Amino acid sequence: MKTIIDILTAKLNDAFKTNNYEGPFGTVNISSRPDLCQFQCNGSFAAAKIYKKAPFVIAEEVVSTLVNDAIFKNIQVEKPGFININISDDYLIAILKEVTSDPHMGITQITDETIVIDYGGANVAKPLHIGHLRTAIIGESLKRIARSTGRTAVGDVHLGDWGLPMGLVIAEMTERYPDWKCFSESFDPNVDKIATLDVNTLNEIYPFASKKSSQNEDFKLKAQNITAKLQNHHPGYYALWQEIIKISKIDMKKSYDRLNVEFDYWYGEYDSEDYIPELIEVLNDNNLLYESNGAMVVDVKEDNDKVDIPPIIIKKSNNANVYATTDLATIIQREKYFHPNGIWYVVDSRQSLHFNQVFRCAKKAGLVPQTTKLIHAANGTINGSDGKPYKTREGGIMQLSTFIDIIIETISKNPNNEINCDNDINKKLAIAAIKFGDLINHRSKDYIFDIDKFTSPEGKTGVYILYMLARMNSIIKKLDEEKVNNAMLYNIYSDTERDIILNVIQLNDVFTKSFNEQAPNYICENLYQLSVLFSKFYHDNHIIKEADIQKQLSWIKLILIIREAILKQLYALGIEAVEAM
RNA sequence: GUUCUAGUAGCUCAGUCGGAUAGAGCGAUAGCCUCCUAAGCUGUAGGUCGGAGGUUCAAUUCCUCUCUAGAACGCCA
Repeated sequence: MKTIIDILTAKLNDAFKTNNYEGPFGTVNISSRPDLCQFQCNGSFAAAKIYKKAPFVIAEEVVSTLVNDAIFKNIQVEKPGFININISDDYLIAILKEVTSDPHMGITQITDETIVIDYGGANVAKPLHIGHLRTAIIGESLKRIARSTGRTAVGDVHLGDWGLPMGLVIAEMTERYPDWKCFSESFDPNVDKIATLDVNTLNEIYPFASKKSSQNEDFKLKAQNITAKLQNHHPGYYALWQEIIKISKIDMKKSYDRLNVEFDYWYGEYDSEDYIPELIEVLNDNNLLYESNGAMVVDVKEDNDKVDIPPIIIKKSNNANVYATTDLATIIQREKYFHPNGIWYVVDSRQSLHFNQVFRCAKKAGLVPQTTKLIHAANGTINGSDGKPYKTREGGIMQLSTFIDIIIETISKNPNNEINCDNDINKKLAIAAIKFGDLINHRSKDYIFDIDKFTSPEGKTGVYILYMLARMNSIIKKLDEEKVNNAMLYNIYSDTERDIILNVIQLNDVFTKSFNEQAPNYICENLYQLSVLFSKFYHDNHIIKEADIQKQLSWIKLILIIREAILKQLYALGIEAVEAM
């Protein structure tokens, strides 16, 4: 479906052409001066340069060929050469009807593309903490945005389950529980049992072992050794590893469930293991792999690099794999399973060099077609008021489950709650507060986390949006069912209603932009604006008491449309709607 | 040291393929509930868009330099 911007741009382009100005001068944008007009075209400035004519004159010519077109309420030239456009109400209503009769509300559906989205990236044996929050929230939203545009989107958690952290945990276990059978060479997985682990111990071991390895060189070596052995399927370590994974995944899933974050696949680095031999083979066949300082590496420099991009390490000098190895092997795996048009990595921006190397290597080795878009949808960090990654008051890292608990508790304490909100609604409000508060910031930027701002019931928040939704639901519930069924847009009665319609018919532009830039904040902004417009509309008009039946039916229809648009955007952000609050 | 990213209202952030008077939330301040949920609505104040040059009819947006902060820079992920 063509958007209003497309239609206007086409009309303006034709008008420029009719007046013998060749070139795409007709681009129409949403007005930067809503007090003057709804849409604007600045093409006469560009044309003026090429045709050496005053922009005002060109604009006048263009406008004169369009002035009688019925879709315009008015189209006129302003000062140096702006073309200001307002659409007639009849045409706005016609477009809106077209948009609302489409189940996707005018959002262009591209059904022949697949995007794999890699988010989560958590390490097993390590509790989820606040550092995992952004990638989970942003990734989930990007997946849903892709789906909203008709694409197939595959979400993969890509667990860190096959690297040094595993070696560290097991190394620590060998010291704490030296008697465990799995540490002996005689361990037989068919006969011997693995000790039962509990998740709290597991969560405590990793930070402990990690700290220990930074202070104790021998321990570090031991962990590296165990990692290498594990990767070679040492029976005891491998069996223990399987147990760790099992326990850890259950715990992780709990946290992700609370955030309403769902993965289609719980693959990890380990699952790419089968593709490592193929990776090595391909790299060798292409003569890319060579030995350097004992490690096996691939050059990924390009001619116009400003700075030396170091080679990518495929095999460490002790023959162990690193994350570049598993990331590349995973690309082979994903290409085999999904033939994606794009793979998006929602990972901390500090890893951009790594992904640059991996992508170059993948393209160089032909692991994916040249057309496959490998994108590092980098996310910023959540910082404290000191501008450094967020820490608790005690200086530790806040666990995700603790974080969610705090937000729920604060929301529950809101005085408006006592009468209205049950526990389940508070949970939804808390998650909405967290997600909206995160997504409203641009994906790639760090932001300063302020617990009061997140939990505030006021202002530009998830709670505000859900509150507006609850009001809409309440009105609809109180109306006669017959009226709701017969609701229909007869007319536009106010500027606010006009603005609401303009907002709704531009949903496609918002979704397209969000998809193209992997940036959910545009949807957040649009959603908030629509909610504000509804609120204004709500205060200006009393829908239930309205006596003019045509007016009332128009207003009811408008509310139904707003609700649908809001639900669509909430879905794309991964925020659950509430019926009431 | 090199490279990258950022610097916009008191605070937290949007915006920018160059366009007309730079936006929002919080905070400050003045109002609005006999009426569909006041977790709401309306108004006011608050800015030389880090600084200096340049390109342009037009620069917060592009280029150069500079200051400040953060990040990355081969065997962790």
